[in-house]
Amino acid sequence: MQIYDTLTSSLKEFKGINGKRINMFVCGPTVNDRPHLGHAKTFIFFDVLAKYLRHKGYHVFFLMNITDVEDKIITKMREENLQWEEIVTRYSGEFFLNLKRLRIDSINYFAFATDFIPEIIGQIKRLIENGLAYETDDGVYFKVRKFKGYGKLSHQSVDALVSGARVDINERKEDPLDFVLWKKKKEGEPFWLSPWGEGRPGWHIEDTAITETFFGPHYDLHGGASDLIFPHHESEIAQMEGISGKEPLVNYWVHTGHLNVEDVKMSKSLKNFITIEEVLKHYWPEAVRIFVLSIQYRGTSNYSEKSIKDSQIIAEKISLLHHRVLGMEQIENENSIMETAKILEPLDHDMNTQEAMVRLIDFLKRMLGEKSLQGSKGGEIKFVLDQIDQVFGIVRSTHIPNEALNLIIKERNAARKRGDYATADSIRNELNELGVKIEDSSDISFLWW
RNA sequence: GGGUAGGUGGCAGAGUGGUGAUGCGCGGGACUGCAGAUCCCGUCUACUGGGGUUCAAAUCCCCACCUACCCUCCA
Repeated sequence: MQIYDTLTSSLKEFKGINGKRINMFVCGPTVNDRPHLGHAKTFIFFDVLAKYLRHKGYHVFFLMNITDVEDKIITKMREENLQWEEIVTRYSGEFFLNLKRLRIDSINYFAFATDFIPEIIGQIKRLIENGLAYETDDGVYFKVRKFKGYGKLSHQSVDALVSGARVDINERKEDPLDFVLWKKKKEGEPFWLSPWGEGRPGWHIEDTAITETFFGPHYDLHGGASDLIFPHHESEIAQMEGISGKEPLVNYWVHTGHLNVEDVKMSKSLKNFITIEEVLKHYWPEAVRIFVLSIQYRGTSNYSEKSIKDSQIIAEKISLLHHRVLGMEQIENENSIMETAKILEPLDHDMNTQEAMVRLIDFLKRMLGEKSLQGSKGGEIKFVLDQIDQVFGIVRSTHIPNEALNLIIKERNAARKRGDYATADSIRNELNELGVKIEDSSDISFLWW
């Protein structure tokens, strides 16, 4: 399998440091607002990546951090006139709920930044010992120019960064590029104790403290959206490599491109933020996943009403086929294994999910066109859909007991047989209102939803 | 100014040297108690512009133009 690595700007053959055991870290959200579609794109992508690696036989430990202390959270606290804990509880709760609804369930552990204060302090201490950090009267800063190699991930020279950047006016810093490791407390802010007094950690240090705790100074894969390349991930490299003296920190840096909405970047000032919750009011979670899989993970992509509608149509086709083989026994044979492999194969080429979707749609078309699903056909389809679902999570399932539905369908078919179409249509309409669709052919009916 | 990714048919979106991806849309037909779903046929001389390499270029090279994103918090 090949995957694109941002650090080397190239496709690299994927190989684990410890054989089949893969340590993977993805930057989670700052919990200061409701999750939006951009989060969905990134987290669905990494969910599928982890699941695909597992499908290929890797044992993936998928770690995600939750930034629960940050300037924006403090701003939000003041705006809403709430306690820090209340903001964190509310928005991390919303985040987890959204993950669940979107069927993002491959993450092994969520690490909250504030649960790692001792580890963070330990890292800052070692940076100071190594001469890479210094204390001022408002915090502790990282000496960027002291770390050769700063800029290697974002492919910028330190001087270019200075000339292009708006200079951060903070006279206490030795250099405008220096970034904060520890912020000393101001009135009304949440704080923790440290050798530098009461305060809170900077944004970049939490991730290296967490990953070092779980994985050590060198691990397999680090993911996140492309806007995190600089300065966040750049600074992670500086911190961890500055502490350990070992490089690289990470073998594969994987970044997802941004998602625009109706061709415009999502931003709060334009009020075009689309929350995940809003989309899920109108479309299936599976449709959102299909949408994400239909676009390039690395590119900037566009979300539109039309694109999600297209995805919803595909989601419904999958569901339709799934319900045609509901209750059949899976059959794993040469044919069903081959069909599965054909659909998943493009993922070996830098997670080409769009091509995989094309092949899935081709499979759907062929199978929906089958006149009869008797014999082994139905069971083979069931096997393929099950395998595909384990990686993509796009087969719609239900919580309505099949027995109950089967009973209803039996009654309705009896009504149809005796020509009582009024009853048959009324049952169909009522089921439809419950979100359960019914499909008739001359001799048999299918339910799907 | 520096960095990165791009410019493909009505729309979305693949394809990276040689048989018109695919989906949506649109038109027609089959099937059906009806609806839906499904199937078949049709719709298109698509590749930003200009040079170059080649028997052959959307695909490689050069130049130009344009777009998006990053360089400040951001998934």
